[in-house]
Amino acid sequence: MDFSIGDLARKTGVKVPTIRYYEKEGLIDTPVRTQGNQRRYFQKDLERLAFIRHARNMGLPMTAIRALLALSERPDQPCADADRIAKEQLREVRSRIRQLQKLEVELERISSSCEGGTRAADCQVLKAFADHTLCSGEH
Amino acid sequence: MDFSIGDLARKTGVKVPTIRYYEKEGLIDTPVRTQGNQRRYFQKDLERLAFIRHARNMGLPMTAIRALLALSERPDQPCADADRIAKEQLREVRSRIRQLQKLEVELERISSSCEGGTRAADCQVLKAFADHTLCSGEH
DNA sequence: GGTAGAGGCTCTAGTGACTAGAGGTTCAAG
DNA sequence: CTTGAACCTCTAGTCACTAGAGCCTCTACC
Repeated sequence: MDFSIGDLARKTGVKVPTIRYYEKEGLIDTPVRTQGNQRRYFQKDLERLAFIRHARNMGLPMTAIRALLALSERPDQPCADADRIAKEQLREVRSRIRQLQKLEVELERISSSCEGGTRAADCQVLKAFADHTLCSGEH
Repeated sequence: MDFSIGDLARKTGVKVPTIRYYEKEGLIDTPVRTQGNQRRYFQKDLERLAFIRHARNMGLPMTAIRALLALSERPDQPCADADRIAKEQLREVRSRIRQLQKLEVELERISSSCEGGTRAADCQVLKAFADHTLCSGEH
C-alpha cells in the first residue's frame, strides 16, 4: 500500500537524496510521515516522480518540467504549452546534435594529425588545440 | 608590448572574471602587476589562454586540458597522451551524438502526438512524458 | 520481547565552471 | 587635474545534485 523513500528510489531509479531534494524544491508533495518521522509514499508519488525522471532523462530543464507538472495539475487547461515545450526541446536537441557533429569533424582532423612524432614540441595534436585558425568551420 | 586583463579578454573571448578564475585555479601563470596592482599580460599568456578557450569550445573537460597544458610544458615528453586525449574526446562526442539522436526520435514521437486535443487531461504529450514504457528504445 | 543492522532522519558543505555584485582603487584621455 | 571606464578583492550565488557526520527507527530473526 505505502512504501519508504528507499522503495520509491528503487522503483523509479531516482536516488534517495535526490528525492528529498525534489521535495525541498517543491517538485513533489511533502509526504505523510510515520510516527517515527519517516516518509511514506503512495502510487501517485511514484507516478509523479517517474514523470520527472523520464523528462529529466529526455534532457528537459527543470523549469520546463515545473511547467509540465503545473499543467498536469490543471487538467482543464489547454495543453498547447506541453506541445510547445516538447517542440522546443526537440529544436534544442537537434541544434546540439549539429554542434556536436561539427566538433566531431574537428576532432577527427585533430586526432588523425598525430604522425607518430614522439616529442610534444612537434605534436600536431597540441598545435591543433592551440590554434583555432586551423579549424575548418566556426564554432 | 603588454596588455591589461580587459585586452586579454577581448583578444581571446574569455571573460575577465573567468581569466581571474583560471589564475586562481592555476591554469594560467600569475601575471606581473603594475605599481597599482593591476595585471599585465604578454603574448605567451594570450596563447595559453587561447589554447584553453579552444579546447573548452571543443568540449574537453578541465582535467583533460590540464593534462594537455602539462604536456605542452614538457616539450621533450612523448605526445602519445595528447593523441589519446583527442581520441577519447572524439569517442565521447560520438557517443553523445548517438544518445541525442535517440532522444530526437523520442521527442519527435512525443511532439507529433498532440492531436489538437485541447485539454491537458487528454494531452498525449503529457502522457508520453509520464510513461517511459511508451518509449521505443531504452535511454 | 530483545537486538542487530539496514535504512531512515536532518543539517551542512562540496561539486564544476563559472557569474554577479558590492565596495573600493587605478589608469589614461582630454 | 579631473573624469569615468576599467581594474582590484572578496563573498555569495548558480544548477542539480552528492557526500558526509551524527543520530534515530524499522523490521526480521531468535
